[in-house]
Parts: sequence; structure tokens; C-alpha cells
Amino acid sequence: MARTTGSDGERTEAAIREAAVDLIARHGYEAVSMRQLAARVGVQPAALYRYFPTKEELLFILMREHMEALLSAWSDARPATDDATTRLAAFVENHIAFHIARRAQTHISNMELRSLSPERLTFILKLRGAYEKELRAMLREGAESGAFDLDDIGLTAMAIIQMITGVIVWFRPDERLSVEGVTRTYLSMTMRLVGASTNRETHHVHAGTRLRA
Amino acid sequence: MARTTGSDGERTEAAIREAAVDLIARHGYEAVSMRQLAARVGVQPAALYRYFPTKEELLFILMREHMEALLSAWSDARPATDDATTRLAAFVENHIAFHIARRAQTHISNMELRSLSPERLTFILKLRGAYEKELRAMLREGAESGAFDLDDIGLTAMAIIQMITGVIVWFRPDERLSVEGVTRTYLSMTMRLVGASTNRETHHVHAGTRLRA
DNA sequence: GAATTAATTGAACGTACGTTTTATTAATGT
DNA sequence: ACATTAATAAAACGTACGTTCAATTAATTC
Repeated sequence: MARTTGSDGERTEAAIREAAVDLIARHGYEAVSMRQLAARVGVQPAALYRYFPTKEELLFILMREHMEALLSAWSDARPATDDATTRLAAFVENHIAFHIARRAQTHISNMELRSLSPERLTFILKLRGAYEKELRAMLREGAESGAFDLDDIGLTAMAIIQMITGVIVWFRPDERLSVEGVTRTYLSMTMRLVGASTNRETHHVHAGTRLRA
Repeated sequence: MARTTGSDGERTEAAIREAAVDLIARHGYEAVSMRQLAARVGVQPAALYRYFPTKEELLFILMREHMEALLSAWSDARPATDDATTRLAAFVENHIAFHIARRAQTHISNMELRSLSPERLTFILKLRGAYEKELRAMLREGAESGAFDLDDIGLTAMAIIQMITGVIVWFRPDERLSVEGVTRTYLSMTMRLVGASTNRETHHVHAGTRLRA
């Protein structure tokens, strides 16, 4: 046998990507073999190499596209206003929506970094860094304008990222928890974290633990 | 060759554990071979099987001991008082100290769950569940007593866990960031998250001039 | 000092891996 | 229709994997 009837390069490549995302997110990059992947796609292992030169390149491409899509989504969602609170809220909402919609890809981008070659790792980390920088810039602006009250920009940024990315670890939308409800709660928690002054929560007094030396 | 001079079962087993924790945390369970592990220990691959029947059992033992040590550490650190704020503070402090001290084991317990058989996975998840239940109980008590003000106990618990466990992902103690300083900041952020009220009158103060990058 | 137990080696088993090569068929362009 | 290109299959390459087994030596016991 050779070329099969109805075969189409574009469709096959898309099918490989899709199957790879699902399998790698589920079992891990190292645990998924090219034979497994080919079987899922319904093709012989050799056919994969028409579309992706190596297994690692396939992983890298999936990661790169996910990170670029994340940055692009934020670029689109980013509000025009300079108001730090509005911008931070948009950031959190976009982040949660994006990560819930692409749970598998996010899992891969977070878990499989160590399977990348040094150069590819650096590339992905640069994209990640650019994204986190956006958050830090917001926090700094809010702190300087007085909209936020926080101890440490870097630590707060990491805390927020960990918190809102962690949603995908446990969240499955059901009748009890909706995407909107979860987003609302996480938005509220984020605002507390940065010490945002809102009209609704002025009666709260935050913990007195303050800056260290 | 056979038994080597000075060989000692206890020491060899400890060396295997130690090497396994380091290698698996660094490269991932699937990526580490028994041959690699044996080479690191300075022994032939077959020798490993005197101490651990299979590779997966070795992973399971490392995870189980880590989780049991975590529960045990909390059991020791848990304050006698019923005060929710005091107890939550102790929880966060213990959690961060434990996870920084055992970064590699934590990494393994968080990342390699999918390499466990269903029964072993269930076992580990039960231990983890017991730990998280402690946190939820604290939050519930604090919410009922009025010490805390929060929207959703389950979501807040997950947010806190993600946030304080995330420390090990990026934190390396250096001259700029000490364990104590990071712990203090995370403690403060946790108290904000749960809407803790303090008896000390703390008014809204801008952190502007004291901000760190 | 002989017998027993503990610790390890060396070699091998069967299997699976990522990848390459070559041949073959389907679709496309002329 | 025919030549060309696109898409795949089939088979094989060398390598590495987890694990087992028998043999061998060191330490311990009596």
C-alpha cells in the first residue's frame, strides 16, 4: 500500500497535532511513542515524519503555538484604558478563559519544558517571560498610582499566575461550578491579593504583615 | 565480580532513593532509566532490584513517603489553639518551609502522578485529599467565626494551595530573597485572600516608596 | 574455619523505541 | 493521456529499555 484514497496533507497534519496534544497532555511526552501517536491518527509511524522532522520538534511546535496564541489573545483582549484595575481584571478573565479552553495545551506547556533542548527551552521561556512581564507592568502601575497596595511586585505576580493557572488542574465545568462563577471568584481573589481599593470592600482591613527589611 | 568490599544494604538503598529523587525531579520519571539510576549510584542495574521490585514501585515509595512526611510535619506544627487565623498562618508557614526544604520530592509528587497505576494513584490522592481537607476545615471555621470573609471555601482552598506550592517553581534563596522574607509575603497574601480581619488598626498605606521590583 | 547469609556482578531476555529508506499508489497539472 | 507531485505503507536499522537469573564474592554466624 501507499497513498490512500482521500488522503490530504493538511487534514493529516491537523489530526497529528490534535492527537499529539491529547496524548501528551494525558500521558506525558516521554510516555507517548510515535507508534502510539500514529495509531491514534490512523496512519503508519513513518507518515508522521512527513510533517514533523522529530518528536521533539513536534513538542516544540505545539508549545510555541500555544504560547504565541496566549500572547495574541491577551493582545486582543487588552483594554485601551490605562486604569490598572480594569486592565488587571481583563488579564485575569482572559487568562482563565484561555486556559480553560485549552487545558491540554496548557498542561503540556507547563509540564514538558524539560523535554526541550536548551535553545528551544530558552525560546519558550522568553515567550512566557513576556507574558509575565505584562502582569508585572500592570502591578507596578497600579502600585504607583495608588490603585493597588502590595508588598512585592515580583512575588505577587508569581502568586497570581500560579493561582489563576491552577484552575485547570481541578476545574471541570458542571452544574455546580460554571466558568463564569469561577472566573468571578478568582477575579475577586486577585483584587484582594493586590490590595485593590474597591467601593465594595473598603471595610476590610488587610493583614498587617508588611515589608521586610 | 560479585559482592564488593564495604557494601552495605542500608547505605545502598539510601543512595538509590537519593539519586532517584534527584534524577526524577530533574528529568522526569519516564526519562530516567534504571541504567542511568544505577550508574549514578555506582552500581549495576540488577542491584537496584534487590531494594525495589519495579521502577514504578520505587516512584510510588518516594511519593508515599513524601506525602506522609508532609502530613506528619503538619501534625507536629499544628497549633493547639482554635483560632483560625493562627492556625492558617501556621499552615502556610509549615507548607512553605516543608516544600522549600524538599523541592525535588514535591516536584515528583506533583508531576509524576500519571505514571502511577490506578490503585497507587488513588492512594496518593487520598493523602493529598486529607491534607487539603485540613485547609478547608480551617477556612470553614474562620468563615463561621467571622475571622475570615470569603466567597467559596473550596475555591479559596485551591487558590491558596496553588499559590503557596508554586513557590518551589521559581524560588531560589539568594541575597535578595530569603526564605523568611518570602514566607512573610506569602503569609500576608494568604491573609488577604481569606479576608482576614486583624485587631491591629491598619489603614490603607501606599507602598510606593518601599516597593521592590 | 566452615557454613551461612548479604550484596553485587555480568550476561542475557524479549520488547519497544525514534527514525530512515524504499517502494507504491492517489491526486494533480498539462 | 501522461508526467509529476503528494501522501502514504512496509520493512528495517541500531539502540535502549525494564527486568531476570545464575554465578560470585564479602561479611557474618556458629
